[in-house]
Amino acid sequence: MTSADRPDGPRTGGSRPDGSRPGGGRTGRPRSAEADRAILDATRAALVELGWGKLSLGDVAARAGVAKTTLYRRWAGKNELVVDAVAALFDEQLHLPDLGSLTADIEGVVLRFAALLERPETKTALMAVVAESTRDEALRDRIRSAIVDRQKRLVLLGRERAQARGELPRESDPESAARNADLIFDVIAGAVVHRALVSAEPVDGEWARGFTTLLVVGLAGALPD
Amino acid sequence: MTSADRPDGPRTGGSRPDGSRPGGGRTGRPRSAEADRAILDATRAALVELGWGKLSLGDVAARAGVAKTTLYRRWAGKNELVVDAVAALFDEQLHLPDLGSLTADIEGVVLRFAALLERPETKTALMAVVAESTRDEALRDRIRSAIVDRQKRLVLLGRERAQARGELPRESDPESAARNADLIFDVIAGAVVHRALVSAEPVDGEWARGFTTLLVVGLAGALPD
Amino acid sequence: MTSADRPDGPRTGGSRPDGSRPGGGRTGRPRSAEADRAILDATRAALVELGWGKLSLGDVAARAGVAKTTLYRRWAGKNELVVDAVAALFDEQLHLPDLGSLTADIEGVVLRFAALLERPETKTALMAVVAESTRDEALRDRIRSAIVDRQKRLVLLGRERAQARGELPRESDPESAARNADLIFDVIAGAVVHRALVSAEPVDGEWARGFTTLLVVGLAGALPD
Amino acid sequence: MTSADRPDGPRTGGSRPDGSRPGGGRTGRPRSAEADRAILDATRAALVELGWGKLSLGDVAARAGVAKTTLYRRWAGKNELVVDAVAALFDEQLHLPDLGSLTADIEGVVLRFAALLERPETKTALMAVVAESTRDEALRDRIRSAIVDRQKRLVLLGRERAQARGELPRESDPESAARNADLIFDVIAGAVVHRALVSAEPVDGEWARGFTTLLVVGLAGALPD
DNA sequence: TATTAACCGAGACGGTACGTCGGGTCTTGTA
DNA sequence: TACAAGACCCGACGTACCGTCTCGGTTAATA
Repeated sequence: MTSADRPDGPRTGGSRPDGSRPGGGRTGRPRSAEADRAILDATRAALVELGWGKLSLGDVAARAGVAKTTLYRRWAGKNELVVDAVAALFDEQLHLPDLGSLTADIEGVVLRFAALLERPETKTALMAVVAESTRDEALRDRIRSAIVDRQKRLVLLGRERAQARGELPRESDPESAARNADLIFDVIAGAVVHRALVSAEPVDGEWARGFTTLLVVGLAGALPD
Repeated sequence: MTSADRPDGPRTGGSRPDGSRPGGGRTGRPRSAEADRAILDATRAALVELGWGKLSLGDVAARAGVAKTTLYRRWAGKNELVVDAVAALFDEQLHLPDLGSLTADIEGVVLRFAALLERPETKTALMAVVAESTRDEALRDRIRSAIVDRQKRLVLLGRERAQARGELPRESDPESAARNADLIFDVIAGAVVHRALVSAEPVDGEWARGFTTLLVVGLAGALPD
Repeated sequence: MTSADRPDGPRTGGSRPDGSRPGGGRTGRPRSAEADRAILDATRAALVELGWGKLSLGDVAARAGVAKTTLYRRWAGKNELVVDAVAALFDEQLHLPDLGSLTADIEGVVLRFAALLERPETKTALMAVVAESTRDEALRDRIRSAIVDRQKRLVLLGRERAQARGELPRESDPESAARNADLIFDVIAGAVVHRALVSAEPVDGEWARGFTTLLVVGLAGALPD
Repeated sequence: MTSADRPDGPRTGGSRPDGSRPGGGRTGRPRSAEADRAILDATRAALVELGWGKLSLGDVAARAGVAKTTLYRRWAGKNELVVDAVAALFDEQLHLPDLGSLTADIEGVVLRFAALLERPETKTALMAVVAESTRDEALRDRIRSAIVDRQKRLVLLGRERAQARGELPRESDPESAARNADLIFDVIAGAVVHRALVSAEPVDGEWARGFTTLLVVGLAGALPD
């Protein structure tokens, strides 16, 4: 999945499956896909150089070789733009290769997530948009669909694999299964983010091992109840 | 603990309780302690109404009935001011009453921490200053000493109590003990923050119970190794 | 006289009544004569509502139910469009009916010219295009041929009638006669415009009478020399 | 009279005689008189280089070495600023030295006024602000008090001198005297402006002579009625 | 008690970025 | 080929805050 077919990226339109516009016969000059790409690239570059606080949309437009109006036609503001720009990184970087055991899978995803958080563009942007989202429902939804839900899928996939391997029991109640997945997700993502950004300590192999042990033991002992 | 003896809170000096100054014979009109209080109150009020993004120092000064100059004499900028303003809330809210068992203690602290995060002034401010701190070493230190370290003390205290009760084994290696405390802290604080602000789901009794079970089981099984 | 045969009105071609083109075998869809009319009407309407300063070509196009492209195909810019739009008014409004005496003729033309200047579309547009023309030779020529020269013809016609009636002497030197006509034209048009737009006082019968007396006495006494 | 004591120049304040502010105890940092001067100078320079149409307030501020906000604190927009900037030229340039006769006085003022209109900053600005004033009452008042009334005083002064010399009769009815002064003013100013800016022909000695003759003859013959 | 130095309010200052608007050009699909 | 639609680049707009600075005036410790 690339940024091209992500739902709700552009400000208007809402990307129907067939690409048509609501008004009926799509008319006028179509939007430049090249501009979209250039803007998102420029946003990431500016994030690296300047950080969230000093990032200005005028500067992004200039870097992208694009007029400010072109940028505002597609995104409502800094928050929306940055969410889309970093979401693309989550697309590229987060996978869950089968490493053969639950422990290895968790350690793997922890380290890959930590590596993503180490990148200056994510480090500076992620907390900032989350902070803004506390006051902006639409932004919260955008973050959820563009970033959070994709991470959560990894948890579901990892659990399924562990169950297939017999490392975790199958859960009969689907509601409680969903609750458990949410819990595990918040624990993993929360611990890694907190370690990396709040405590500002490295998420290295040692830490990942300790954390994973704690979690796997907890899961094995707690979930069956 | 008040803002008076917090290290490096005010920009210069630091208004000792007796009003004296370190340099010896400095004269002139002393700073108004009333102004300090009014500014921090106004900051919290503005955070609630406007959120981090729309908060402006000119507006804070106006609310506090104070000139902008007075504000800048005491704080270097928005970040520093907000850290001090929300740090005071952490002072008031974070305690660890002995509830009789490790499980009860953890559940208690999780719920109290979640309640603090529910307040609009903390919710909007905490992530924002953390985001800024990714590019500002001094701010990171200020956050650490004003907020993080105080939370971490609760972990140390809770572990000590649990060890006294025999719920957790005493750790012989002090270095590994410190690592474990850090890990537990990141897991608790991270999970709660992530649940409350990123997943934007309520941290209620049920969630606290599930999380605490997972953690206690994990601790009991994993730490002895 | 309509906009169709006015020299250089439209940007290219000039939309003959029969739709043919001078170059011979040019093919393709002919320009809509309806569009021309709608654009000029919309321009005048927009001038009345918004004045020169707030007039925008996008708005004019929208009012005319026409694409901006269509507008720019015909006129080079705001100035040219407005000159053409108001020139049409001068076509309709400026005549010189023979009122029987030089005094009556002058009073008549003064009042008719003042009435034209009272119309909001002329009032706001005329000075504006003149202002622009101080920096734009082509615009100056366009104004001259579309507006000024037509007014000046009235002076020549009026003088001829007065000479025929014996109210003014025939001038032998054609060069000095032209100079005099220019002078009289600047005095009449200038005084009326200045009274109406700069002094912003009404050009009523009383003023017209006073002005005409001054002018006729001056002409009778001064020109023979 | 200089721009310093001109009424209503600044946006707020209204220039009390003692320079005090309405709110009672004038407080805060006082406005820089230097900035005022620099802005008006820069405005005239920009008018010369760019003309009214291309003049931008951001550019003026930059030339003046001043922030845009400083400019907007003092003037509401382009129109007001330019009126004040050119009004200063009228102050400096328009005098009425006694040349010994009515004819010489009129010729003198015509030529001096024409010279002022030849300057690129006045040429491009004057008609433009008049055009805008047709839709803006406040601007019209500002033009009247800053420019028009000062020119009109020359007419009154010239008539008085001519009456003292016995070239013109004293007028008994003050109301009709005022009407006559207005008429003469519109004729002189209007004719010169029209010749210079609309007809775009030079106002040289020859034209001034012809015009003055026409006017003086007219005055001598028409006014006594 | 008088001095005096630092404080305080008000608000102007030079900046940077904002988000919008209009100008004039271009690229679509359709007539 | 013209046309409606609308995206494009560009430049200016007027506003909001930033953090600094200058004012006149106040206030407590010191001399």
